[in-house]
Amino acid sequence: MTTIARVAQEAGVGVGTVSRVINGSASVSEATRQRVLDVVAELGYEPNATARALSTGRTRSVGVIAPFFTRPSVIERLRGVAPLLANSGYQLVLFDVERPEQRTDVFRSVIGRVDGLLSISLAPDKAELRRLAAAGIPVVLVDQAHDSIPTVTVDDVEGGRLATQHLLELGHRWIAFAGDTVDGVHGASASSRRCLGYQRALDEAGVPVRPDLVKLRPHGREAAGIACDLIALASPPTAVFAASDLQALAMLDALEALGKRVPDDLSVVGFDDVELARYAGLTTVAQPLEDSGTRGAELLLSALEGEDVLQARQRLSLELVVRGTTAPPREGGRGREDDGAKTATNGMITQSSPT
Amino acid sequence: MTTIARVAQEAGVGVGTVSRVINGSASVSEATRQRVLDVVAELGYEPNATARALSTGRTRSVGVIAPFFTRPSVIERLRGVAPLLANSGYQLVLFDVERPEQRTDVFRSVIGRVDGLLSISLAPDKAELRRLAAAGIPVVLVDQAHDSIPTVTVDDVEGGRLATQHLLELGHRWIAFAGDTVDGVHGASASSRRCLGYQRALDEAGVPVRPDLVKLRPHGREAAGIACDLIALASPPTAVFAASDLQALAMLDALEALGKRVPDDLSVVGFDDVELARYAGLTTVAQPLEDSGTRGAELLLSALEGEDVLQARQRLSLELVVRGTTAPPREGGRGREDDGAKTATNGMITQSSPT
DNA sequence: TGATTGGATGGAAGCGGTTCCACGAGGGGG
DNA sequence: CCCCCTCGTGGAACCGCTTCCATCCAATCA
Repeated sequence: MTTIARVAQEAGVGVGTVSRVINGSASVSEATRQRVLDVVAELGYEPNATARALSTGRTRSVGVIAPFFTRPSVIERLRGVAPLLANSGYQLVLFDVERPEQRTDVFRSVIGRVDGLLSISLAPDKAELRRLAAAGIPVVLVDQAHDSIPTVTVDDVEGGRLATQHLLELGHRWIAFAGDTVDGVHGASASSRRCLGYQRALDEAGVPVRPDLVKLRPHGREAAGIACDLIALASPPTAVFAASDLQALAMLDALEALGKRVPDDLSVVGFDDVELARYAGLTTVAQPLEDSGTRGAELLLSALEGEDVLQARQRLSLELVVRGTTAPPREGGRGREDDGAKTATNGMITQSSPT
Repeated sequence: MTTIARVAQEAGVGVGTVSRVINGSASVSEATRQRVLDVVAELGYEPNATARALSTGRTRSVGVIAPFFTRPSVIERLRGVAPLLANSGYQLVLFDVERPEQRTDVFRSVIGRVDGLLSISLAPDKAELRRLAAAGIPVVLVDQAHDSIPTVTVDDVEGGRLATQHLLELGHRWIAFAGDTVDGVHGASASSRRCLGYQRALDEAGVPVRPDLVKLRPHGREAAGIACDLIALASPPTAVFAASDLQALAMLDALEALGKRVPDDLSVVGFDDVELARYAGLTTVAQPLEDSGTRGAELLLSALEGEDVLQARQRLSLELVVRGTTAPPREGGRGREDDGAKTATNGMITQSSPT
């Protein structure tokens, strides 16, 4: 490996001069500059990024931390991030969190490795944030709310309500929810917020929330199991709201395997509107995934430029996309309505808030 | 930021000792070790990865370089890579190549940033490879053949033949090919190899290769334009073999927009068998994408362990998956067969090779 | 008891850059 | 004619870590 010292020696100048030429900084006479450049080309010299980082304290790379980054929804977000970063001169370093303990590790270990951090669906805790701040590393959150740093989010509660309302309007009363367990990886997850919206919609419609219809499983793909559970119930639901398209699609597969027809036997609504959803004809709550990545990256880049974006709280809009997996319940299919209903559980019946 | 010197001072020991404790190396008395560990915890000390890298010459990260990493096929490969890396203690640094000039940049700039390199669909040239080797960075290629470094590939030519044969067997004679232009980014691309297989299959069947039926466009998504072009032809084809599922799916969309029905008006075969293909019911040539990533990562990790894997040439198998986008051509739909045919262009008619 | 040995430890050198400071030369102004 | 400033430049210090080497001390051996 050729070093800067070698180049300096070869060109008959000092290391400082070579450094100046390479960084295009300060004043170097044209003759010297040319000579150095020639030697650089001749030797094929490439500055050592690590040494440079140590010296300057800047790594010229930004970290993107995400749980299971190969999940469709995360990928679509990344699709928004990548182009911006590519044009910004920053390297994209991906930190994939697949196990809860990796989460903390990552937030600690990024320090010194990146100049900025884009965190998708994951938030650093107080202590981690303090360290990051102390290290001068700006952090932007996507798909996770926070009160002291910039965020790009959607109103998951409203989204859950939207999905559930759609089912209610179709006439369903026996509606299940299929979500993620709140594991250490995610912390307060989108899934639980969407579940809240689901519960509110039911409340508002005066339909009781049945705990046995709220099913949680870890990892998106295992939603297949939820489908089985629901079908096996003494009084199975006529509709399901899945907290993500990944889960909805997994259920669709499982239901098909079980010989159930969608939407005839069961309506299914997802959340995200990933590309697959379109092909699968899934009714879902669409959120601008790619755009979320773009905006997150924009904010981070601004912060890296020294702009103050700490107040930024971008909220993107949601939209219900009705496709082929929802329909009114079959006559009589909804069965014994409200056997434990009395009145609405805990809420007044309010009209749905305009979106 | 607390440094090792600070810890040493606080614990009343030398920096060397702190370093030894942290790296669990050599002999440190139990008492000292405890004291240091206490101070480390108290101060929340985290070693600076950059300084460590500079000092040891190892970065503990591996680079993955890919063109357009958010493309489905690349993602599915990454799905195989990520878990292995996560468990190996190496960071995953992603280098996204979206413009031709980035290609060279990346191969140069990875030096000093990563300990190993996994290159997807992209190969370093002679000079780049020499530099990499000089820097002691092992390189593994996925989806790209090479004679001096480990590779994981499929037989794209055979795959192209498989797809085309399927169409021929259905009775098609007027078969188009939709592929990538060979841009600087890709170099010798999978697309062109698949095209070769297409041509061979036609040759073997005694069907002339019509240059006007071979359409190339950059970027997968633009295949929509190819669909339009083909439809607009005086004598449009009855079938198309697209070099990738991405392109096939784009064509499907375009055809639908044009009011053409698949496979009634036109049969379409893709290549890759990405997840979407299943949902879209696309007939395609399946290759084990995720597995290719896993194997590539395995090879790289082995190389990083010091094993000699330079001879490894893994070749994964292909399989034609027939779904709903292919059917025999409509009667009379295939039109004026062979108006310029005479005899088979340049090849004897051989029987198809067993797969 | 004195020499020997080996384990524990401190600290300097070095990794490859950047940057600041000092210095010399040349030119312009007083 | 001298001084001062500026421009170009060399090189030392520094970034925070690892690692090697020298040192010290206590225990072992003869």
